[in-house]
Amino acid sequence: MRLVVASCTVDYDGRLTAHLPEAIRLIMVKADGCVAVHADGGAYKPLNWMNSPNRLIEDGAEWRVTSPKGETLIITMHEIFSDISHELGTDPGLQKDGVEAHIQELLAADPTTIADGFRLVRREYPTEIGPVDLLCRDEDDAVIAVEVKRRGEIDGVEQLSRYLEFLNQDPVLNPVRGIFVAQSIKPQAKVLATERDITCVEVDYDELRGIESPQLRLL
Amino acid sequence: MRLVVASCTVDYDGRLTAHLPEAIRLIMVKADGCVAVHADGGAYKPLNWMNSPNRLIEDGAEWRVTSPKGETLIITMHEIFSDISHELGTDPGLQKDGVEAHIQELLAADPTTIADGFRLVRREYPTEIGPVDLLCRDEDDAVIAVEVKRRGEIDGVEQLSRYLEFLNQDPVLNPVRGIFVAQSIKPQAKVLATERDITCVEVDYDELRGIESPQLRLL
DNA sequence: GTGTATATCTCGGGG
DNA sequence: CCCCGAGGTATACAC
Repeated sequence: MRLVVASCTVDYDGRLTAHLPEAIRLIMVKADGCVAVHADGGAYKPLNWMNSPNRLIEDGAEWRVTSPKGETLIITMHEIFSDISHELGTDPGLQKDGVEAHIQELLAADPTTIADGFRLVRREYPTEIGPVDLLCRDEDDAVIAVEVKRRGEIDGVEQLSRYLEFLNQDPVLNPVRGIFVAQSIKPQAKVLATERDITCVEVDYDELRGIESPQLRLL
Repeated sequence: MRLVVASCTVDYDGRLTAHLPEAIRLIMVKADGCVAVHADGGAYKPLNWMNSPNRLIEDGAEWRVTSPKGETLIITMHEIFSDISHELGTDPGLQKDGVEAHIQELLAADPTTIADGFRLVRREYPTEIGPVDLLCRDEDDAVIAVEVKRRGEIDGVEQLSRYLEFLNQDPVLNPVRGIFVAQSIKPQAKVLATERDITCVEVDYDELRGIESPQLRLL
């Protein structure tokens, strides 16, 4: 990794056109070739950047980064204050816990946590327009499409509506009912769901884990 | 801005739980207090971070960053290879061109670029579920809801459908027709739009500017 | 502040 | 390769 602190101007032309007037910034060049220009604030997002794969050509004060897609990033160095390089090696990577996939796993392991008598037909049930998180049958054998979200917002209701629209075109499955499951569901999302005859269910991740863990201990 | 290259382990607990095993990484601390831990690859996104506002306490080898929302980021330093600081000053900021807002402005300035005889009723026409990009009337005085996107994808069609659903509940406006405008529209989005009787229009940004600029010169 | 939409989103998975 | 969906999304903007 190379870290350059310099007064510079930057021009990007690609997915949009953008320009940075002269100022002191950090230019970070990673081992995979990606380049990022950082100001001294504004969260972790750089002001300007170029992802790998790309080609960096240093032509005196002008750094020219070009991507195969025809994007260009030109950094013009006015004064360099620091320029250091370090070998970092490959990173073992991030270990995460508590995301949507986990909730989905827990619900799939025991669909009765969604509603009594529920049985799992399939996880990630494929349709033309994408996979349905969980396809279940209720105690009356009716088909239920379940959309799982960590946070229940309007987008999730749209997504489930879209799946229901397509699933209900299949005479074998029709009628298919929808259930929207999340740790918490925003009022606006509930309104839209209700209007579309979609049931909302809020679940607690820790509780799900609590219910799950005894079973896991048995294994 | 402070740049530390060090062998470290990192633990985050907040919106999720995450852990980074020991490895050499860059720790970037910006003037606004935000902290980012970077590996030597993987675009500009850090492996782990903490946005401002937060509080950073250096307790020997342990850096403890806490946010008012109850998130914590703990960086344990094992060996420090470099530790430099620089004053960067405030950044004049990025000047952008060619984003959705620009296209919307140009279309609002001359709605006939969408279709002959179009007149603008309002930009950002408010509804309960969000603002409609452009509300127009056609040459027969019929109401048209226009959704503008830089790139036309399925989400945009959903968004417009949602607006139409609500606008058509208003007897004063009903019937409202939808038009989806973008620089380019993906085939899947076109299919869904067609199925919902939404017209697709592809526009060229440079051409729009070309049509616009003579008028701007008159000002 | 909440809610909604945008983003050079980034990133990962599946076909 | 593209398409799709998730994200500790972040960020801007309107109400």
